[in-house]
Amino acid sequence: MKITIKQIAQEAGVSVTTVSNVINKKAHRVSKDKIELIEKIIEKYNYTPNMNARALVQSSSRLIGLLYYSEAESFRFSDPFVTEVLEGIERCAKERGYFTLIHNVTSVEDIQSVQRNWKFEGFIAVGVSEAFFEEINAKIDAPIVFIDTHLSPLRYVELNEPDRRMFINTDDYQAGLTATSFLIGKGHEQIAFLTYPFQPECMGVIQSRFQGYKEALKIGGIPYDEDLVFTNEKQDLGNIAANLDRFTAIVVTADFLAVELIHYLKEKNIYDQNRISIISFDDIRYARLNDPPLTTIRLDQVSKGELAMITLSNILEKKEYEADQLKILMGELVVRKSVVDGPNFGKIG
Amino acid sequence: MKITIKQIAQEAGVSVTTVSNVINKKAHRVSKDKIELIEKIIEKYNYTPNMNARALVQSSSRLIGLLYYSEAESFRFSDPFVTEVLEGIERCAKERGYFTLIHNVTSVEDIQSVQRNWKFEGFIAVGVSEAFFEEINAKIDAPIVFIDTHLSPLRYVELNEPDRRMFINTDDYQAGLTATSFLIGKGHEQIAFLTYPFQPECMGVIQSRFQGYKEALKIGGIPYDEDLVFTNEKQDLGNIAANLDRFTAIVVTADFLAVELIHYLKEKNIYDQNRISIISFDDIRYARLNDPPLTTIRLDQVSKGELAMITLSNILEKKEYEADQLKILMGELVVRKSVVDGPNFGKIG
DNA sequence: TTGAAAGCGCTACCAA
DNA sequence: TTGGTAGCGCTTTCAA
Repeated sequence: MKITIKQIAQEAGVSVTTVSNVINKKAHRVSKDKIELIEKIIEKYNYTPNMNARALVQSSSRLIGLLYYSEAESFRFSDPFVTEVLEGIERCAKERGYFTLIHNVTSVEDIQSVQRNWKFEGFIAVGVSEAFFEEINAKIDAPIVFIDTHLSPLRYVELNEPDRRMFINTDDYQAGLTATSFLIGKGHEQIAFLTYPFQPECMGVIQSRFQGYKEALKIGGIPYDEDLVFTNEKQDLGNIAANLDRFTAIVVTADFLAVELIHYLKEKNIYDQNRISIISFDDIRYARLNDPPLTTIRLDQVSKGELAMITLSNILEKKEYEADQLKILMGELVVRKSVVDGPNFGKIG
Repeated sequence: MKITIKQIAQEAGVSVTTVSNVINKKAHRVSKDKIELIEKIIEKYNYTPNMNARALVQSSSRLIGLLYYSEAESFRFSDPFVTEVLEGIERCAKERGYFTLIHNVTSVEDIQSVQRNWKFEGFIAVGVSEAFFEEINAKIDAPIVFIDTHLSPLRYVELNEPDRRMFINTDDYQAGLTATSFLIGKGHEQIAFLTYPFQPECMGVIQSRFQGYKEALKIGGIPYDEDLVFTNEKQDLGNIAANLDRFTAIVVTADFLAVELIHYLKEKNIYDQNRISIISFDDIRYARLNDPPLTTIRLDQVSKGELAMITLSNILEKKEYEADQLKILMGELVVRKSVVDGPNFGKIG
């Protein structure tokens, strides 16, 4: 038995318009006593307006599209990164009365058809590459908050429309720099770099960390050695194992990969915690439980999701103009035990 | 620039009714040539009907509500279990043209208001306790597939309405039995049981595993010892550490908890892989990477999500009648290294 | 086989 | 400050 605005109006002895005005908080158009009366009745029936009808007549649907981009058919929700972002978004959405419809997209057409279908107020997009961004940007009008979409610096300036496009990133360059500097500070000089085989959607992230790595080397006066960069196409850790004597520390682009590496080396019986130091990124749940516990750069993905949702709802409600189109979250160094002092520790310069 | 059914009709020189009939596959009501013509135009404009309008007039919205139950304000999406289920659901939903709207609910009223708002065709509910189930069952009409809601056996029979209520469970009893029997088979006799502090929503799951544990003991002729059951209220692993000499093996209700336990014992320097065997449940991503790799009962949560979605869409489309109201997935023993032979291994009796 | 028209529940506009 | 009403885009009678 569903209750409509009409019935509320009838019971209150007013018109639907008046009820509608109360619902939509247009207080200045309704007298105080009517507001009270109507609100009481709404309360009594636990009434909430039909979203489909509302969305049909106006553009406000309270619906946020959560766009996960992937070229494959299905998205890896089990990736802890994705899921933490989701947690942040969901929490905030509920607080602010938005609904989130998840959609895994592989093309702009996907988005367009979804958009027409549901009249989304806005989108939060995760894992969009620069090329795909351009396509989206050209074809979708609704406001979009992009998480971890790295554009070239100039492009941000060029866009300059903080009411339609916003970006939430981690400062991956800084993270890479911090991680590597930490290693250098600990007396390491031969520092390797290990990353997953490049996935287009996280190119920007990895790229930035890599730049940070190189910069730290430069600052530390350590020559960059191409042979110390491992981007195992087949996730083959063997290459690293074979070159283990060429470095004393390694920067790994994800905690999970670090865990895999340690596991691999342990299996081969060539892991010596006191000889090889490992630092990575994320601070996933297992990081502290690993043996040894991972020294890592914590990237608070939950906050990232929250921030994305807050940003989007601010845009939609035009509460406040966002000063910056690009919001950058800083990583945080978490020192645990996977990094030990290097051969040069304590030595001067 | 949005395109409506009206414009399609105009261009085709027919009425909107005819177009509607084509869209809704009522072929017997339209002539063949018109069908072709209209389909061509639809194709041309890449038209899809407005879901809000459709939902407004009829009940079919292609919208599935994903209900996560929790008493707390926000749901732990980062829990790997949740997220794997989500992955399965999402994959299937996309395949079958459904949209999923995630909603974290804390009360039946939540569901009702969401339901009125959006006209969901059906729900998938995760983590609903028996008590909450009864409440939902009484108040929600739409079909619901429950994942991991454990009812008393009689209740299932009583309900007997496979078109409205379906249940997807893992056979947790069997899982508990298998795990414990495996330990016994390995020559262990003093076997402890460790679980998270009881959360109401997974009572059923833990309870069942616990029953399986007790049954295995019984079959193995081992007396059940209450003191060997640890349900640390404060997740205080200390209690276990203090009683480590009283057992040689332990059944842990989740991989993650097992990882925590091992980490804790290692920290205290009292973990001896060859003296204490650990078996747990889930086979999370980290299980194989742990040191030692976890022997565990694999629970395929992705499949569970998929199965839930398939089941729901079958109900909605009345394609085939589901024979069983309760579908039970079996766990699978994955032998790795956290379990070693016990003191009685190879001995007779 | 086709189409006209009613109406789903709501908001926006305009008139009172 | 209020209310009447058009109309959002669609499906569904019912009549032609």
